[in-house]
Amino acid sequence: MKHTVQTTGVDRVLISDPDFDIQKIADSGQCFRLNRSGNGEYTLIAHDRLLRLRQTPYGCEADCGEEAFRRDWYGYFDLGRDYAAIRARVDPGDAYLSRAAEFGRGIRILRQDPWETLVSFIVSQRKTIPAIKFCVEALCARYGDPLPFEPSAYAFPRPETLAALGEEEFRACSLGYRAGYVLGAAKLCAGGALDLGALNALPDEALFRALLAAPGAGEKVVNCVMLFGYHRLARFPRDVWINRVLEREYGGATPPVVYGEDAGVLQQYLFYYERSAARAPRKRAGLPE
DNA sequence: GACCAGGTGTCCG
DNA sequence: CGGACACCTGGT
Repeated sequence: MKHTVQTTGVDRVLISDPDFDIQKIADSGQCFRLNRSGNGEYTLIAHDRLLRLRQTPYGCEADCGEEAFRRDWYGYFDLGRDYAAIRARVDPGDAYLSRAAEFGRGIRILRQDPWETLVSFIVSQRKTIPAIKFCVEALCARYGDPLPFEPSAYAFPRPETLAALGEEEFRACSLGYRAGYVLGAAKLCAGGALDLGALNALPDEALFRALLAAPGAGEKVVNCVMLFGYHRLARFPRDVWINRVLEREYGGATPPVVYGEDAGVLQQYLFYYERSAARAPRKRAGLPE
């Protein structure tokens, strides 16, 4: 395997890999708690931990000791997987996908917490990404536990905590009509009727059906939870952006890419490519994001 | 002010 | 089963 991580100091780790781009990952829409804090600095909160990163000319620098990085973040960033090989397997006959994969080089599929992913994507329906982030942060700030050594940052709230709330508290976090969905999902998980940890043992189809039991989680949301929370890379979530691509570039047909074993990775390339193209004309000088 | 934003649940034919 | 339609809320 390619050696992509090296120690640069006691508390720094350098990730240098053409298939790791923190900005693209942050813009890929899979994670709502990875944010640029200015000047190439990023802050990520995941699995009850906070990690600061920054893009340098040599790669992405993480403020973390090597041992801790191996333990807490190597798997999270899926650094054991060869994304170049995935891109190399793209059908050269599919010119559009080839372009998207090259454009999106650097995106990876994170290993996020299933519970956080479930709630985040239930909240995501009919919302813009900034609005989703706002809701998630509101939930964390109000009901999440403070992080060790980072008392001003909060973990994603536990199912039992949310299950004890009422819809009003969720509406106060701008969840709107999704308040009942999230409360219902929290009760399912806290009560043991939906054991997200145990579900990991299930094969894709069974996991898909099990997750559909959560209120507010339909086909699209469940596929996102499977891809981003359970790392089921064969899942291909279809949202309005992807449907737009399938309609325009593939004549509304279902191309083979949808069924590959790495379909989820390619979905991210297509999604990122499509959204970037849509946003580029609106970008104005001096106004990043 | 109408319309839309990374959908889902419900109701109808 | 496929196709409408409503739904909170914040932004053009």
